[in-house]
Amino acid sequence: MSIRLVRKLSQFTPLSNGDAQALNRLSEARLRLYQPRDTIMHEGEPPKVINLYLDGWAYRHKDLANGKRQITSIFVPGDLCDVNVFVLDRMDHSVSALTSVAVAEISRSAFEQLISEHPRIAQALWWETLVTAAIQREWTTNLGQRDAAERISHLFCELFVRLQSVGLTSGNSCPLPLSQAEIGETTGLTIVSVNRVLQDFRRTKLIALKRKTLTILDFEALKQRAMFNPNYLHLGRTDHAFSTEGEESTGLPSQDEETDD
Amino acid sequence: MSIRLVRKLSQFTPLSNGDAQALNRLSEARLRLYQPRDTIMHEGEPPKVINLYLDGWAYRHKDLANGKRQITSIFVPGDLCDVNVFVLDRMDHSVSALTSVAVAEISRSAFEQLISEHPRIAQALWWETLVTAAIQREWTTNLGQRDAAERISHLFCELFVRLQSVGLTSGNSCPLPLSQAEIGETTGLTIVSVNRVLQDFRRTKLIALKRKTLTILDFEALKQRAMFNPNYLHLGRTDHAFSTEGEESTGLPSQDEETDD
DNA sequence: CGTCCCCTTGAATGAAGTCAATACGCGTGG
DNA sequence: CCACGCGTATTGACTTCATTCAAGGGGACG
Repeated sequence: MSIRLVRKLSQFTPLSNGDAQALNRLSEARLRLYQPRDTIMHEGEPPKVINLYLDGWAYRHKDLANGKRQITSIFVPGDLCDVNVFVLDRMDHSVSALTSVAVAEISRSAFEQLISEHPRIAQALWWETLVTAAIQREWTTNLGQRDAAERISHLFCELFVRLQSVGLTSGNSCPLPLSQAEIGETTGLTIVSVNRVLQDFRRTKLIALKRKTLTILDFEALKQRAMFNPNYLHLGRTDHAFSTEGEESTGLPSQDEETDD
Repeated sequence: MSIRLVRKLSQFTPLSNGDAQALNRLSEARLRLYQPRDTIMHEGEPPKVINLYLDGWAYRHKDLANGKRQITSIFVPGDLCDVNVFVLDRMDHSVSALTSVAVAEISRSAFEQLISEHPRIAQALWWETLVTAAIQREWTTNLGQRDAAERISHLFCELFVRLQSVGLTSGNSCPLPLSQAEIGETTGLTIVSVNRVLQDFRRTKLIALKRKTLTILDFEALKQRAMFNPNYLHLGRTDHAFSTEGEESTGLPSQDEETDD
């Protein structure tokens, strides 16, 4: 069930069979399913459990007093998110489901036990946290310095590469379960502007986007348009992190990522 | 020397005298000073040391191919930053000095030893990392959903509250060592727009800003203008974090924060 | 006293937003 | 099978906020 979880983490640091088993046991704990538009965590509430996202797309968002809202992160299948949520007292944002989402709810104590007994998992979680922060910085840059077309093409490049790294692309296509309104809430644009940019991208044969499937017809041109540099995703290497003394491996194939340029 | 560092961390979780001493010893290791405009870490380079920021203002920034750049974070005195930099292979952004900055350079091994011997310090660092991430999300929202005046007033509210929490405000004034150009690079606006907003704020008696000193004349109105809600800064409580068994305290006064509304 | 950096202000331009009407796609129920 | 309804996408006309271009001013410093 949580193969994807183990696989994701083992991208960052080699996990032992013991680590993998511990993860599996944990994720079988309490499984919860959400439907599109369901809110998984609410801003302002104290976090009650740790959610390990096993499958599906979700997003963080912040809602403003004036009714506008910003999508601040998008979780694609394989992302974990919020493992450290207990360090803070209350949620400062909400998390909602974009597709149907499977979540393993872990109690605080079970989680603490896990990371104290499995330092490599803790390490991998650090890694994931830092990559998430790097993505957040890039989004800040995207919103602050790029125009409408650049923002949207950047978002597409990023999502494609992230999906590619977890094996969810096929050829130059990938799922994209976002409405134009949601693309707008992610990029700080109105629906109308998003629509015009998309029309333009289609006209110029940069992309095709139909029935929630994105096809990138000219990746080079799209990257150029976005000034996209994937370095901030920190993919493409398996052995980062703190020193690790040898131990038996999980036997999982290490992801092959063809994402660097 | 690193009183401020100890004080900052003890906001998050109580530190023992041993913890505090270890921090002191560490920060006396290699001290380095930077002048305004110096670049402390360069995007693209592998990190060589861990920088503990002892004093001064600095900022992260990302530079784009087209010459534009975005300031993605501002470090005020008391912030630590980049303690976890080794987990990633290369810097995905640069860090530069805004004022003169004092930095303690810690070797990777000394740092690893520190956190393994002093779990509470590790915990406090987690906390700091997560608050930094929360700020980054708020900045994403700021850039995506707020107009020029809202963005700038939000930035001012945030900086004031952060400075207040480390005792660097006096009355309703605080230092603000940013040029209008730099305010623009953090809020995604041009100098000209920043200037016009500031003029307007002065005319309407919201703020005064002169000689790098910001005075907030009407905090309530400024917060309103910004739709500022300080919850994301997660101030105002000392005991978050994972369970902690009792140990002798540092004797440092716990910061009193009057920042909640 | 001149230079550099930063701030200020006006006028023209432009990118994205707003408003509003229409079209499409898909599931439901008659 | 078709009509209806709802959410989503599309398009045009107009407006507005912020940018761009350009010129000038002030203060610090050598």
